[in-house]
Amino acid sequence: MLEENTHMCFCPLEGVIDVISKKWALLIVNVIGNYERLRFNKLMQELGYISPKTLSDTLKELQKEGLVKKDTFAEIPPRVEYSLTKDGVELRKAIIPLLKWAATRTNVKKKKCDPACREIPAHRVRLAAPSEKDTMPQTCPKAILKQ
Amino acid sequence: MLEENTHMCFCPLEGVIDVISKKWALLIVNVIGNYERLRFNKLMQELGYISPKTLSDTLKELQKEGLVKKDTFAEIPPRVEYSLTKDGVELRKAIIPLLKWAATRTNVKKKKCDPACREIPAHRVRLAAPSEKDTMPQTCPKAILKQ
DNA sequence: CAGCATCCACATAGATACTG
DNA sequence: CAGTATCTATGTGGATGCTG
Repeated sequence: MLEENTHMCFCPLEGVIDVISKKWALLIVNVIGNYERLRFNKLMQELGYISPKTLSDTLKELQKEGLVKKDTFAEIPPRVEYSLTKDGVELRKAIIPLLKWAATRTNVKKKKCDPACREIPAHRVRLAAPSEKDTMPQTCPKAILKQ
Repeated sequence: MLEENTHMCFCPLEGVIDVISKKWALLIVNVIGNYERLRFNKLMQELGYISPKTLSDTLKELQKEGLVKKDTFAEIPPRVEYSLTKDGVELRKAIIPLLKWAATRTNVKKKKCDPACREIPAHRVRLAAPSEKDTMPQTCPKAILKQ
């Protein structure tokens, strides 16, 4: 497999770098993964202060890239649910090391976990598989807050 | 450590997301890591067709974020060398899973490794520690090209 | 050699208002 | 509920030409 090579290629990343570099993309992938399925307005709440336009645009991009799946139910009022594709789930796992790096690096000058940030559920990452009983923590884990 | 938590926080990532989302940032971090030390013009060659302004801007951002270090030598003609800080080295490691994900995902629609890409050294990632004798491969590893 | 200055084109995100 | 339409502000990268 790839692990056997001592060299890798950035080329495949190029196609996706445009997507993951969008301001909200990783956050959206993360929060959908936190819940498995999420509706539009719930997504807005979870993300904090994103405009419907920006969320709509980004969701379309993520669908185009095959990272997010959209299920529309013909009901009144309409119901739409977003979930991660297999690729989306994998991406969410692949960014964990990046998260850990960001959480432990020494030269951080800008934002850390502050009270305002802790109020935004999308900033929390559920590493374990979601279950009925599992609830998201109301604050950042202490291990990170102490950084 | 962090591994013991079942939840993580995105907050620390927020500060850097602006940096790593810049078009050339990850590529620059990667290629400097490939060589340990690189000069400005060499960096330009390795990156393909980046303008000096863009390279200059991005390098400044990376320095401000504590990911890249700049060493200036008072010589004529002037010599400047860029290297990764400890954080930069760690970041370069942290993006490897992302690379692997991008290389193996199923729904890729856009760019893969093509001849044009293979001519750009910065797209290649040296996983092993650089040494005098180690040379970069002239093409992408087959395992990736076959995707 | 290693850049900076200037100008330009385009993409992205937000605010606000409106709709099937 | 789940968006769309429109406008605007800002960011980001590229081209070109010049400099210590």
